[in-house]
Amino acid sequence: MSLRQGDTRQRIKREAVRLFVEHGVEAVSVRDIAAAVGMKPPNLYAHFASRDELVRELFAEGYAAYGERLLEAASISPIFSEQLAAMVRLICRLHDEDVVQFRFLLLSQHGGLAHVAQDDPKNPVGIVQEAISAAMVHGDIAVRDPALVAAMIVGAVIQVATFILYGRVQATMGAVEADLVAACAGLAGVKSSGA
Amino acid sequence: MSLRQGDTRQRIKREAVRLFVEHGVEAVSVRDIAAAVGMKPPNLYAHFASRDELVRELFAEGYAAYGERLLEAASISPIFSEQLAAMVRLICRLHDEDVVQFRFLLLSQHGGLAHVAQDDPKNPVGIVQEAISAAMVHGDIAVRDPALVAAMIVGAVIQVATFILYGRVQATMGAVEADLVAACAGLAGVKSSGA
DNA sequence: TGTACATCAGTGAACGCGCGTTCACTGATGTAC
DNA sequence: TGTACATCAGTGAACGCGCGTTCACTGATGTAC
Repeated sequence: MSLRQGDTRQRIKREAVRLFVEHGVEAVSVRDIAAAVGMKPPNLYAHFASRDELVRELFAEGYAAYGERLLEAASISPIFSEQLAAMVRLICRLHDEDVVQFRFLLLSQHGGLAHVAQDDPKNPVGIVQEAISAAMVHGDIAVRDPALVAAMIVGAVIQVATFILYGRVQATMGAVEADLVAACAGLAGVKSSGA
Repeated sequence: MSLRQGDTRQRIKREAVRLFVEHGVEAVSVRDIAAAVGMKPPNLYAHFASRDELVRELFAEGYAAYGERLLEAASISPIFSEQLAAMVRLICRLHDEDVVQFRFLLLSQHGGLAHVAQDDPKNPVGIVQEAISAAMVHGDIAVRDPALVAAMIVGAVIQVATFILYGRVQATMGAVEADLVAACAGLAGVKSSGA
């Protein structure tokens, strides 16, 4: 019994996700993906029913992976302000270390994938929103629409990341991490615990 | 002497911008635009050298119009906190009243137009950034990278607008205007002037 | 060990389609004498 | 007023291209007897 087929599937997915985040989903053709994997286009259809199915599978997995890492980061502490800080720091680190992984956050918000993304229960923004929601129930922060607060926080962070990506802000996410953590705490309405 | 040509140019631009914001720039074809205007595709080339030129002209004008309205809003007061509040309120109103005009802000940040957008001196984000920069020089707020602060503010606002657009936040921008004004003041580091 | 067959990742050639664009042409309107 | 010509917005037909996808086929590997 051979596992070759599974291996090839993985190789296709790895190359496809790389091309998608590098050039944008719409700009990458089936021929591009096949070439990157080192095969001919028709053979992709032995592994995926269609280009669309490949895209969907990739994004579902991307969200899940990102969401899990956010949950993991948040689990370090029962205190909301520390959870939020951990999540923001994680996003900063992912940006600096692995642009591919990071760009899922961007793509999940824009680029015609918004409708797909919003519906996915593991959407990274949804994870942040749930943490905020829990903090409100718990009485850690004032009760407002959690989606509104999540939007402001995520928006602020990924906009900065975008500016860094495009060179408009000349820094790394690591360098502005502390600023972002403080800003997000402010947006959430966390009482500043430091001096 | 007839001004028909100029009229037709305007009609093409009006329909094109409507289609672009409705479906995304990449998803709209020359044939779509021609059909919306009520002419055959080849005739578009009597008015624009190429599809690309039309897109560029449209976006340059969109940025300019948006930028001018932001400048106008900011000019109501010499006090930075009031300028910032006025700009945020303007964006909220533009969103609720004219989605077409508003979506330029979104498109200027994403969708493969990022490079074009960032270079335009009238880019709306650039206007916000300049106001922040001036406030720092003036000593109204702490000195940091103005692009960083502008990114956080604009990101927070347009992310909320995006969530409202997609129904994930169930509200109007008008309803969350006060929240956004307060949040942006906090992000900029303005001392809260109210009670 | 040798032969016959099944399996299956991968391929070459081609499909229909919609794209941006070109070009020779039309037909209404304006101007000159 | 009537005729000849210039102008120019708009059109029909077609172009080459890259797209996603299909399909009959290949050729290496594994299995049965």
